[in-house]
Amino acid sequence: MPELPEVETVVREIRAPLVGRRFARVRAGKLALRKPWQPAWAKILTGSRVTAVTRRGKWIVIEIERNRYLVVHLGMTGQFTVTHADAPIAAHTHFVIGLDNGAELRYRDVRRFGSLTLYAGRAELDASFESAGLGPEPFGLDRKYWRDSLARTARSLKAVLLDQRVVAGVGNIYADESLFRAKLHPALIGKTLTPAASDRLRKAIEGVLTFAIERRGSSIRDYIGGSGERGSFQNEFKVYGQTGKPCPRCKTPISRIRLAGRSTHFCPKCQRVE
DNA sequence: ACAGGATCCTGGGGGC
DNA sequence: TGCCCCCAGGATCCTG
Repeated sequence: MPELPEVETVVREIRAPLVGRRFARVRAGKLALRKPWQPAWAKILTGSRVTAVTRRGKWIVIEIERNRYLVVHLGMTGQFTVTHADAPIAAHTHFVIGLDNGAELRYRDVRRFGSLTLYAGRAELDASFESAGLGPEPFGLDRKYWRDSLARTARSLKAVLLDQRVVAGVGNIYADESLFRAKLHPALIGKTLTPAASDRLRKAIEGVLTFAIERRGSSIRDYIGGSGERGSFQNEFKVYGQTGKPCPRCKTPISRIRLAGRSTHFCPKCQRVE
C-alpha cells in the first residue's frame, strides 16, 4: 500500500511522539512478518531512547541510542501508529511497544507483507540498503543520472518507475499519476525517450509526490497515517483506479492494462506512445 | 535483459 | 447465505 507519500506521512506523525521517549515494553505477536523478528531484539530495545525518525524510500528508520536502528517496511497493508494505551488493540496488530509516557507504538498489518528489523549500527543499516541496490530519493534527482537510467534500458517506463533500484519510493499509484502528469504512455520504452521527455517525467514524479505528501497520502483501503487519520490524495487521482471515467484533460475514458505485473491506468489519448 | 508468473497473506466485492 | 473468482499502496524468486 504505502508508497513514499504514505511512509513520509507516517514518519512525520510518529516523530514528535517518539523522539526523546524510551521504549518501556516490547510485545511481539506470534505470526511472522516478511522478515523474521529475533526475540533478542525486544531486550535490546527495552529501556532505549529514540533519537530520530527518518525515511529512506519506503522504509521507516527509527534511530535508537547505542547505535541501533529499527527499520520498518509497511508492505501492502501495514499501519504504524502512536496511540493511547487504553485504545482497543485492533485485530492483526503484531507489535505493541509501550513508551515511557504511557503511549504505545503499534504495528498492524493484515497481509503481513511488511517487516520490522533491528540493525546494530549505521554500517549494517547502510549495507542492507546497499545490498538491495536501493536507488536515490526522488527529490532533487540528478538530471543526468535520470536521463542515463532511462537511456540505458529497454524496459517500459512503468517498470522503471516501480524499480526501487532506479528511484526509491514510487509505487503503483504514483507511477501511474506521474506518467499522466508527464503525458507519457506507461508502455513507452526508456531508451526511446527524448531528454526533454525524461526531464518532464523527473519533474512530474516530484510534483505528484509533493502534492500527495501535502494531502497526507492516499487512503484507499487500509492506509492510515501515524496519528491514525486517513490521507486524502485518493480524491485527487487523475488516472489511478479511474478506469472508464473521463480523462480530466480530454474526457477520453481512462484505460486499464496490465504492465510490469501491475494494474496500470492511463489516458490513451493524452499519454501518447510517440 | 527483460517479461511474466508465482509466492508470501487476508479480506472485500461482485456475480450467481 | 454461501461459494467462487478477482482484486489489492510490495518485494522477490524463478522460468523462458
